[in-house]
Amino acid sequence: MSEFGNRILVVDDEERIRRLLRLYLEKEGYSIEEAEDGGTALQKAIQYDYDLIILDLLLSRIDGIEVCARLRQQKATPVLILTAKGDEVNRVQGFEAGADDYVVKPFSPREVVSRIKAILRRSSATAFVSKDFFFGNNKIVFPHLIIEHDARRVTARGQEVNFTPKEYDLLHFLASSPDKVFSREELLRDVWKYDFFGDIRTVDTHIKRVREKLNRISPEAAAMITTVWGIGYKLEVQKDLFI
Amino acid sequence: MSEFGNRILVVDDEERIRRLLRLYLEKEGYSIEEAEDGGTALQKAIQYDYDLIILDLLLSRIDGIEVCARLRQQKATPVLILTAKGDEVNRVQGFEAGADDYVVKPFSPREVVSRIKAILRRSSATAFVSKDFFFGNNKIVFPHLIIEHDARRVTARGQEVNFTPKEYDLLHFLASSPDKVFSREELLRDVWKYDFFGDIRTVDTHIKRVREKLNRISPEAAAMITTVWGIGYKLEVQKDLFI
DNA sequence: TTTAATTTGACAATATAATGACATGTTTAG
DNA sequence: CTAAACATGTCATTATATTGTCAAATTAAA
Repeated sequence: MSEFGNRILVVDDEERIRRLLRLYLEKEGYSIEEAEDGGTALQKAIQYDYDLIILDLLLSRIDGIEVCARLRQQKATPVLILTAKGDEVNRVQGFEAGADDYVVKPFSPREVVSRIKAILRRSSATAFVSKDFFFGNNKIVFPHLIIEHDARRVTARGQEVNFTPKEYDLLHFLASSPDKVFSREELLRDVWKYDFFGDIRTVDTHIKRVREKLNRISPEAAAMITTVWGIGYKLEVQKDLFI
Repeated sequence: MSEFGNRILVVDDEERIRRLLRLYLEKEGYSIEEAEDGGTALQKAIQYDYDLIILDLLLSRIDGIEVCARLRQQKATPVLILTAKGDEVNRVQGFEAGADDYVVKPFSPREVVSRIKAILRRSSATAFVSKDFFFGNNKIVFPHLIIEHDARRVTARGQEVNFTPKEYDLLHFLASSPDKVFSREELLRDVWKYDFFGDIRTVDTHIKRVREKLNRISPEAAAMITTVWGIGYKLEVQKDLFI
């Protein structure tokens, strides 16, 4: 396994999904290759050493499982399976065929990225002093706000603040790239599932709720969520705290 | 953490203060190291495992908070902050950056010593988990709950609580990674056999039973099992940081 | 001041969790 | 060996909480 730029093979018959995954994974520094059908996938997977294979079961129901099972006979490459909701039968078959993880479609790109990181972390037990550890993937600390991702806990002024799932996801996403401005479209794409096409003002409502809850405990923390007029929102780190 | 002779890092730019603290703390059996500025402190703190860090905020106002916050991203070492009288702004920031206690200068050496003892007592109470976990000791100790893995015995309020195998496995699994949230899928995968593909709500039922049994003996212990809405469950460690 | 964008509150539609009752296995005691 | 006690998983029901939409009120920019 290369130290950075892990190679990932994305197998899906929908061009849209392949493009979406490529977009998000390349942003994380992975190197992506694509395959459209099971045959090509299997051939590539055997010929090259990928660090991970993302496999959509809906290629054709039998096909996906079979690719996974036949690959397993020859290689130990981790496999992450994408599958439709409630597709229980395939879930059983998938695990039996040796899949390492499962993601139900529609998925949120962030979730897929984080699961991929988990798989790769697991599969390279030797490299456990990973970048993530040192860069505090788990704990994000700001002057007025602490986010512990494992615990999904947000603390302001030493007091815990309770958020709903979407609220938390939104806040955590903003906090993961402090000072960076995101448009509402971007937020919908990243924090919501990829097939959410509702009202764009939904973002505003959620921002409001996050601010509200933070504000009860710490106005300073609430003030970090900044509106960039005409553009979107960001989580701003105060730099002039010390007078 | 060594049983006696805990290692303490004293960070202060005044030589006089460092000497004073060393004098009193060595008399109590602590082993002292010193750092004169934030950079050195951070470097040492990350490189070595101290049991406590005493940090003077006046190093330079920005520096002290930053050292604390940046340290917190990587380590859980307790921090006691020294600061000038009435420096309210910094006090709030200090706690938010993850300080465990806070002493106003000028301080009485005896007070500092007793606060240090309190911090170390507290931190070893919650840190039992990781320590014992990592060193193969089978005892997981929480304020209201003790789990002895060899004996598969759970004690709350000094009273034994009887669990069925699955219930015990579930509780023990959660207790092995306190504060970490697990989805139902993860729990099924890790606590149940890998080939369990039944109803996901089975987890809920078992959680209910564990809570029920704990609750009869100790509501506090039962309350540790927290539902994270939309995500799953975790076993939460109470943090009574504020005196 | 005008215009466009944002904030906000209320509400309906969804989604998720807690619980109780039951069926089916599995162990234990006699 | 058998019956009772226990453990486990399922499922339907009830109880809660979240999420998205929309339109009116407010605010910012030019």
